[in-house]
Amino acid sequence: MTPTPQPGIEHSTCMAMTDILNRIGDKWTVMVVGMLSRNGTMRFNELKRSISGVSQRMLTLTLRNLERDGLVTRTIFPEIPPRVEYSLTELGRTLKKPIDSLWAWSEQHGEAVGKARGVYDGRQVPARAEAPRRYAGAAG
Amino acid sequence: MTPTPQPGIEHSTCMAMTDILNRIGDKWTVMVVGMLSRNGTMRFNELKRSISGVSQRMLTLTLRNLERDGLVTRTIFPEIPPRVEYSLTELGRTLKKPIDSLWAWSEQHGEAVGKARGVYDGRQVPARAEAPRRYAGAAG
DNA sequence: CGGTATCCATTTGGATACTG
DNA sequence: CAGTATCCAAATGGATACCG
Repeated sequence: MTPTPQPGIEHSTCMAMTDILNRIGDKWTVMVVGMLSRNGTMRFNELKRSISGVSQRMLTLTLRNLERDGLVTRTIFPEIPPRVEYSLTELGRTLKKPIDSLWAWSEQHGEAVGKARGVYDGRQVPARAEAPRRYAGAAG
Repeated sequence: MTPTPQPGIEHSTCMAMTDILNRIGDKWTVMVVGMLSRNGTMRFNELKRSISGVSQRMLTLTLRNLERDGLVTRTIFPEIPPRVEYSLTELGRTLKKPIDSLWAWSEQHGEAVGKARGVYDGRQVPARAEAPRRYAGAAG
């Protein structure tokens, strides 16, 4: 796709970026990586509980993709009941930095974005005394 | 929607992160922000040409979302032919850092990911990615 | 426990046509 | 030039059922 080379940014870089965004941009990847980054090694249902909202199917798919990309290792312990542990590879751990960067941004500016949306949508969120709930509630 | 509080990461932070990821995770946002970050102010078709692959519809939607989120300003010059210029707001410029972080990661590790995929898919050369095949040794 | 398989509603996004 | 409107195919992803 996109056979036309454009000036400014190199085509291959552009492709790589798009590719990476397709991976980390999907609904659950960043959460999974974030959890594994914080907690080290985690079991399947442990991850599922900690993310809370992810379906079994999506968690499985997300983990498979991460494994395929060399970002996560999957270790099966042949026990009864079965145990499967996931952890970040060295490559996966390098993702911590950019993800932390995103995380920090969302903490610092998420509220501003919510406010901007309120303004754009035509309602004046700011000085509203009746329902002072922000879009998601700040850290409290 | 997710009433169950989970340990580890605060719920509100999680929500904000998800929210932000939904914005920057879509197909074109990062490209648009990257272009505006590099080039300053750009016109609609200038952006369209530089991204090359984006449809008019998607570029419009992406820019509208960015404008709604307070990340991009849209300036209409009432001329014939019409001219509309886009640029990042101050808030939008704060996105440069996390996006650069992602960009750097994809430049540094994109190849490793491609290689890992090749290995996972059962071949050494990441030439063409077809439907995800089951790799030998997984089961049966 | 840790999955897989299937079904199906919703979302996404390209193509195309039309407008001021 | 810079959109808007409509249509429709493909991808996404939750729900459910079943399996080793």
